[in-house]
Amino acid sequence: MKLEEILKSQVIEAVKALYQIEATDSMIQLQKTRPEFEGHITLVVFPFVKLARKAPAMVAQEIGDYLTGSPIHPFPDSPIHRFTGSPLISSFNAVQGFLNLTIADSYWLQVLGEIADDPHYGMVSPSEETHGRGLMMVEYSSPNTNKPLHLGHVRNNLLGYSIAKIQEANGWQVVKTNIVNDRGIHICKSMLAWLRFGNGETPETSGKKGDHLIGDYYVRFDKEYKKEVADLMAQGMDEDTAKREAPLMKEAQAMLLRWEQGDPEVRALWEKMNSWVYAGFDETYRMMGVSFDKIYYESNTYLEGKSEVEKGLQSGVFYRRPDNSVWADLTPDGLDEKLLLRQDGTSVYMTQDIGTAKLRFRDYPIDKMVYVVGNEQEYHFKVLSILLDRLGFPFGKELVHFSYGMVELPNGKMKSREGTVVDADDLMASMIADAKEISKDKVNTLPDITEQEADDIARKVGLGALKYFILKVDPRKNMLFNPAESIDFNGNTGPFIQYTYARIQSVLRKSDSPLPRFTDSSIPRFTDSPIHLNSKELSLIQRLSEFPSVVRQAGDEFSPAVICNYAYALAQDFNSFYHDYSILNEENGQVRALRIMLSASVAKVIAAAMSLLGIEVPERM
RNA sequence: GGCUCCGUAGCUCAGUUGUAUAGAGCAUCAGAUUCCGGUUCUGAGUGUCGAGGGUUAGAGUCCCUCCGGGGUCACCA
Repeated sequence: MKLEEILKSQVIEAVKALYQIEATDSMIQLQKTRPEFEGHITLVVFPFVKLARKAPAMVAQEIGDYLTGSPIHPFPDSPIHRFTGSPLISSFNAVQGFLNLTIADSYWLQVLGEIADDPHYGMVSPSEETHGRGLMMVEYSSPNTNKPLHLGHVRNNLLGYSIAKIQEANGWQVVKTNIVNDRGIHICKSMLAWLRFGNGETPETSGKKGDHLIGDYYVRFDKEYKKEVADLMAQGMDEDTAKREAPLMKEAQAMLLRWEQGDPEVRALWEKMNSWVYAGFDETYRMMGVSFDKIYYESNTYLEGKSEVEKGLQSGVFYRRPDNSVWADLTPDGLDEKLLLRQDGTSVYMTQDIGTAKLRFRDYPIDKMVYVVGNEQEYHFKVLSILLDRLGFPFGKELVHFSYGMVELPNGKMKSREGTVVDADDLMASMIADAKEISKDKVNTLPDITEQEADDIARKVGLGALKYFILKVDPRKNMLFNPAESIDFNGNTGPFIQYTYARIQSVLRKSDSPLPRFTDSSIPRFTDSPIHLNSKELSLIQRLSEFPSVVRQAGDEFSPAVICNYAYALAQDFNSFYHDYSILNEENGQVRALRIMLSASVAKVIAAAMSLLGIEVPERM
């Protein structure tokens, strides 16, 4: 970016001198030169063609001549002020309306030195810019407590965690939060089934994870309930009535009522069973590598919404209908009218989200609120945004609904009813098992490998495969998760990138000189060296130099996929370089040092990129 | 039906704020390697960018229409 700024000002100067054009910012279009052409940066000259009244190729040639005519001395206050000596642009070629500029090797060498020196390369350090960005709260996961996490939650959790990391790297103070839906009829169904059919089974006595245990009783409820409905229909009742009148359903509803009235017995059972579920969730989250800074429970927030609605009612934001229900009129915004309180005064989903927002804003000075929730709730968040704004929440209007599509499987859609739901725990376990199986031959040949380390590698690789495969896809799109493809060690996969990293670590270990100490002044800076960079080294350095702007772009677009594609391109570049040029066998000491430094920098950036995705990289594999 | 998202190679996906011959991986094919129809390596081919129109010097990218698919339009969460 700094390079582009310098070039930009030089181009402005050039077109002014050559054609008396006062170029605006948007006229200067610099882009990375395509690989089939020589050069690093390309200036598109079409915007000047008309005003210059010359052919595009001619304009390109003239600007190129001007830029290389006299050595360009970078500005004294520029970060590359250390750059001295040869001109910044070493050569150029003009192809039609494109001016391809070749940047001097010494510039790239200096860039590499700066990258290698910076321990937080690509990240905005918290002290620098945080105050300017503010506090961002990212809500994700948001499970119900009546069943374990499934594949859909996996996408949600991975996206949410990664987005939080990316925004942190962009200088936001991020609070990761989870709103647990711990109350409602669905919990009562599990509770009832457990009471009725459970024989006092607990996670300890059954050996099941708490969330799975509760999930099983939720399924059990549904089974028994359907049986009752079928029996009633066999006795001549119509379906709707049967569904309403089934004893289990009536009992569950009665239980919900007792819960809301604070019945000690129901509450005690509810707390006991929820604690089992939380223990199970914690295990899943830990394995997945995601975490939260603050957890909210709907049982605490759902009443808050009511008072907020009352306030809105007073200030005229909402209105009450004759039947006592409370509504918001959103027709001025092109939407419908929206219910906020039922006629019996109980709250709905929207009311709860308002209540949650209220508590959160009480706890944190939120500047930006991000909700990671599936795209089926787009309407809900559109409405929520308007309502929070009307109620005076500063983050309401600009809230981000980070909306993502469904995950499908090769053998069809995931449907809970058909029992084709993929459980998150099972999925992770099978990915790790697959990783272990696939990498067995490789890993077992590593010297001094312990069983424990082999397991650790399998865990990192299996989860890395899963995470990368899910995160690399544009979140908006529905995606197809193919486990076999995801764990391939070749191609656009997590393991490929992890493998590249591990291989670099191996090279660095084997290099007899210790890992370059970048702060050590004994490491050559190359600045005025006559060293000549080959094309693979150049493109690798150029790729490395793009990392900060990639991080910024990922933050602006809320897109982990941007990071994925960059990491893959970087790994590919490195493999291409590694394939063509030896590192350890290089005879020229300076070139060898350069290549080791380059490799170490690639490893560092890969590790940084992967950490933004929540993916661990093994030191060897 | 209204609103919204998506449609790029056989498959899974990239494609920055418009710009040069639209890219990867898998699969396929050819060659090399060898205990193997496996593994690894090298090389190759592949596209009416869903269709049509418009804006522009220039459109996969921006605008409009249509087609196809998903989602949503609850006193469910």
